[in-house]
Amino acid sequence: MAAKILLTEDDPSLGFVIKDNLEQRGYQVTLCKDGEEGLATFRQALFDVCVVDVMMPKKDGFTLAQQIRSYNKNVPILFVTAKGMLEDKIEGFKKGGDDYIVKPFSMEELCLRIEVFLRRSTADAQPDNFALGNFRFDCRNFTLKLEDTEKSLTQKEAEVLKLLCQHKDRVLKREEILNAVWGNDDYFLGRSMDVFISKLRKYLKDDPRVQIVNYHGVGFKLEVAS
Amino acid sequence: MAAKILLTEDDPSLGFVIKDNLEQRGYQVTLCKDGEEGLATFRQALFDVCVVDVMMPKKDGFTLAQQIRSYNKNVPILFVTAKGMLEDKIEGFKKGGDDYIVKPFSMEELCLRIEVFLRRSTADAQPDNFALGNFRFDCRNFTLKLEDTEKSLTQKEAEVLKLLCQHKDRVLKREEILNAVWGNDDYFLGRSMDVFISKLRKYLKDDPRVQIVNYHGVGFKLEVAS
DNA sequence: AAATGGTGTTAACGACTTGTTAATCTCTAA
DNA sequence: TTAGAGATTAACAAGTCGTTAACACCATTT
Repeated sequence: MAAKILLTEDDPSLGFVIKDNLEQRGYQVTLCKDGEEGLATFRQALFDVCVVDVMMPKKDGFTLAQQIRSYNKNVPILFVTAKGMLEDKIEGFKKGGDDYIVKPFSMEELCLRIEVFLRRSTADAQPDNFALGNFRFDCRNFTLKLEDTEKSLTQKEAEVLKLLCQHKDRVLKREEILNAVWGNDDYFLGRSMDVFISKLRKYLKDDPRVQIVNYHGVGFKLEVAS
Repeated sequence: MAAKILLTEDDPSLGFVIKDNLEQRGYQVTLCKDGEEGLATFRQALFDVCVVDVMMPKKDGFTLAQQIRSYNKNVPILFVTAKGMLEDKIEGFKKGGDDYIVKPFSMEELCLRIEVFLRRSTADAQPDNFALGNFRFDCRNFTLKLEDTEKSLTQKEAEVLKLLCQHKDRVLKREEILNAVWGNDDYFLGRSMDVFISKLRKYLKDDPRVQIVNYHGVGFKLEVAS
């Protein structure tokens, strides 16, 4: 699955250049022309990285970043800023795990940062290991451990479970899951997802504190009672 | 508290029509016949929005707007203007966060602008979390929490409640609710909406400060007493 | 006060969603 | 080419929710 990038940049020509460039490198890019559109778009799909211009009409990049944070505590945000601007503010965000890049920049530079983020999300910061009640889910090795037994999951099973873990306690809409795991933007009528949810529930049934809850007509939520 | 609107319009019949219309929608409107009266009235109370005709005797709308600004830097001002008038000047105000509407306009259009202003002033972004007395309504997760209990709402229940929350203290016409939730442009004779209102009232009955009030022949208003 | 029409509420129906098993398809590695 | 794992589809049972019908109740008008 290609990584999905949300790009918010009010200058249309610069925006287009970046988008085009990133797409050539195999990313899937959505370009928004201002902060409001950016937030709306962010809420419609799951993105791996956000690239946000600081100076934008309607809603500046910092505001957008905060709002994105309120929806998703993990997604990395990369600020694009003119030289010398508001360095202190950016430093604050940097401590939160985000980063910034100063205009003008080369595409190489931008891609480097993005790759760092993506690697981090698959490797370091994003845990490989989720605690689910008494279970331990190692999404790198596709294994689900309970005490001394270890069940090994298939690729898709692991992807679905990982997504649920990353968004624990949040209702994920069916289409969000489809987009994230199956990369299916268009209409999808199959029941694969339900089959996988069913399997996962079966694997997880030994700890009643871990539950995949259905929201009728909407999607699913992973709940872990403490 | 219903939103307070200061309306300055020198044409008495047009002024009356607008006032009447806005009041039917649950706003509290004060009508002034010229700029001087407008300014004097503005200084006597706190208004949430000002609707100002540009062409007025004694004091034109732009002058009034500037003076209002000197008293209050935040209150949004909506200019009413004839077609093609002084567009550059208005554009200047628009950058200051204000807006304008060109005669002739429909009431729907006017209300839309006003609502945009009101929403902007109460919360920067559309929140996902509404406080309703002792309740907390999380409209992303379809949950209504009261202390330690959590009621999970269905999709439609959540949509209706969300709409009411977004327009708290404003009378929503039946037709407006139908359009927003059921997307039904044409006439609609069913009673579904009433059933949902009934359900919501039942869920909310544990805090008497939160009330969905019916306006006979018009619609409903969500009131939250402080 | 009666008449008209809007509102509050319940229960039942039907359409649609979901959970699950089994069968089928698809790919990859012998 | 074939075996086997894993993903998808088919099929159906079970469950959920939205709508409607029905009726009592209330507001407004005559």
